[in-house]
Amino acid sequence: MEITIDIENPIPLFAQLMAQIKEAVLSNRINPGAALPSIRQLANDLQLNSKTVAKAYRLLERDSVIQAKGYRGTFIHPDAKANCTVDLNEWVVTKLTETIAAFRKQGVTDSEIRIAFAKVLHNRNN
Amino acid sequence: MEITIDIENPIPLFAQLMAQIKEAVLSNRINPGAALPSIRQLANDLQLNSKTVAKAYRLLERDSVIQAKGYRGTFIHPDAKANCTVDLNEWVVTKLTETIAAFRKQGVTDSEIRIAFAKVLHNRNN
DNA sequence: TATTGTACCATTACACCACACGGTACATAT
DNA sequence: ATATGTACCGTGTGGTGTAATGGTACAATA
Repeated sequence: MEITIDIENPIPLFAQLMAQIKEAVLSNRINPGAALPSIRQLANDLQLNSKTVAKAYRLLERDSVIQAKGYRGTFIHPDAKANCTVDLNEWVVTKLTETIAAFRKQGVTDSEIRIAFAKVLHNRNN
Repeated sequence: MEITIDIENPIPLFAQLMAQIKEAVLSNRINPGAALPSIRQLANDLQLNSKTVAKAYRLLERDSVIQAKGYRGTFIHPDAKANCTVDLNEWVVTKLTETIAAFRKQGVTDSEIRIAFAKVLHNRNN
């Protein structure tokens, strides 16, 4: 695992970590089932806060790129290669673009859209 | 036109103004076709900045509650009563609620939704 | 000439959020 | 005991948006 984190890079640290792990999977430098360093270990190696690494791991697991097996450590997901290319974020952007375009077409102000968005997002109950 | 603006009220001043004009229309205290005070006049009466009043007028005209006739002044829209009850904002909230609920169901983080939203809204071209 | 709505330039105060950091604690495994 | 992922409390910085303020200017009307 050769991972490099650049603090000067405007891309968030946890995002850099995620990208490099995904890239390692796609380029076969790390295979499904292989064990990853523990959160604390990796944080220490890269001089990062363990929370930052934990965040990257949490998101990678949600995307089924890795699998956290509790006390036994974290491993590359069996279908990691396939799930690496699936960009959940891209889908969100596309969907939001359509929705916002519809709003604007009706003359809704960007400011109003923001207010409504903040209001809706604040309610965790649907 | 009896309008009262409360600076202590957390509701934005322009929103208070809009609400009171709409309320005056719905309660028949002001009728379609009637002339409204000029922006500068009303701003002076209510001790508000003319920009604040202009903002309220602009939004009310978009909602077809009032009609700005340039140099001749501003008037209540013929269909004002009907358009006062049509809440464009409610439609936006409903649509956004559906969209965001779909995102959350897929495990998308609120933080990710916010980032994507800001990104999309920033692009004025669709 | 004075007034109309409207469009620019700007600043101030306030609030929210992302990001990263630090510390602590937990149940469960080896 | 040690290490695992995970969860909670918190702090600070920087970016960004709203709301409201001020000033200036425009073309078109009465």
